[in-house]
Amino acid sequence: MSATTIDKPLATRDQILNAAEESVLSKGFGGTSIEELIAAVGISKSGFFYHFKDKNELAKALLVRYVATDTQLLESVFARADELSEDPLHSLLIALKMLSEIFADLPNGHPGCVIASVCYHERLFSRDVLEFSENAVLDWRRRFHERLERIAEKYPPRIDISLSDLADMVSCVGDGGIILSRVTRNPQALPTQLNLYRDFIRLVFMEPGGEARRT
Amino acid sequence: MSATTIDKPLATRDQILNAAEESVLSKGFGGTSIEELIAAVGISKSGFFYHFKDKNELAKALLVRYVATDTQLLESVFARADELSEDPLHSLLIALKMLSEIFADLPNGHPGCVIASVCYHERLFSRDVLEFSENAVLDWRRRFHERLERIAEKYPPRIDISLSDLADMVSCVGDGGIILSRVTRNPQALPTQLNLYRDFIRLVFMEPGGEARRT
DNA sequence: CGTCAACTGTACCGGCGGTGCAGTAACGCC
DNA sequence: GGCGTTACTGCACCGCCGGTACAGTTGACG
Repeated sequence: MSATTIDKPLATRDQILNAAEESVLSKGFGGTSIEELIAAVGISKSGFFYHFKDKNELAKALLVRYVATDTQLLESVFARADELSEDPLHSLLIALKMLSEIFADLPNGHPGCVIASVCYHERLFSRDVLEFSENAVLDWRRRFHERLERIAEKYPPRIDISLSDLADMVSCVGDGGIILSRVTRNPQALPTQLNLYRDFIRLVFMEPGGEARRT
Repeated sequence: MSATTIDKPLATRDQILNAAEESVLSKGFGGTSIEELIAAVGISKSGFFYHFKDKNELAKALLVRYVATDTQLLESVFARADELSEDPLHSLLIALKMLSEIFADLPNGHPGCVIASVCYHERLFSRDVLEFSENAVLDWRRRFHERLERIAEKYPPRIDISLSDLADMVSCVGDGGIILSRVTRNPQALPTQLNLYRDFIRLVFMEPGGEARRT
């Protein structure tokens, strides 16, 4: 029972979300028609409106799902990095390397950031959708900021720098890297830019020559 | 006479582009209706189609105009920076500072990047539009790469780094910074991130303490 | 056997992108 | 002073799409 009743309904809803995400990221929200989604999934129009009362609900669901998987990815990467090193700096460097490799291994590159897409459609969505995406970015800032604080305690930064802004730079380079990848049709641009950010972190906290300074 | 005959026709086309840019950057391309544009400008639908044969032409015109002003801005900033310092590194640092200040002084923050918007609508546009936006990014890469090469001749980089990727990072941080600004509703995020990129450049080519190394 | 979730089918509305075409006011040129 | 060009207006029309409304169906669960 649980297998069918839980799986099947979720499967349809998820199929809609899959089709919608692919379309929204490549044609924009307004360019994505409900008719094409139901054609792709093989359901009726009424079936679509059974799952989402309107397009705004679809956008919200898209965003929620994207942020959830994104957060999960970050958490698992951080957890693994913490397993590999107790040192906060090396753990972060490992995590950034892993993120970079994950994106480098995607055959067609990163499919696009739903948050970025939403931000270029802001006037279409309700307040709560925008706040949700704002909180997702602030959550990334918080997670990285926390780690940078721990790093700075052990390795005093070699320049005067705001750790909060440095934390934001991950989202910044991530979203910028995705755009760079897409525009230049080079999937490796995103991982490459993440590696540059990693180099920046190394330069901020470590001697350029090799080992980090200890306090 | 010349004032009216030259100004008015250009004014109408530009008014359409102004209204379209504002709308496209906040509602997406598909979310921007031709009807709302003609209402904003005060012309008829036929008037619109006199200027642009379809929405794709509008997108192309939007992109071309955006890239032109963007390029002009970069050129004037570089020219001014070169006036203020003959040293390639300091000239670039001045240019980055000026760019950052220009964006910091925009009262409502950067209105959004048309190239980023186009890239999140790629499947809507024809090949030439996408190639145009690709070339615009490659042009920025070329301009910055050139300057970084000149810098590296004089100041050997303190880490092993690709100057071409470092050049790309400007576009990356720029587009990412715009998204960060919009999502967090903090116009200062973009200039702040550009300053971080500037700090990165300093760390790559200069001693953290103060003066750059000389060869 | 009844209930509920997860749909289908049908009919309809209004907005929008886009086409086609006829008309026109103002200007620039010979 | 007529002639073409530029920059439009006005109108009629098409088909797609988002969205609403609502009645009916199918299959699993209890």
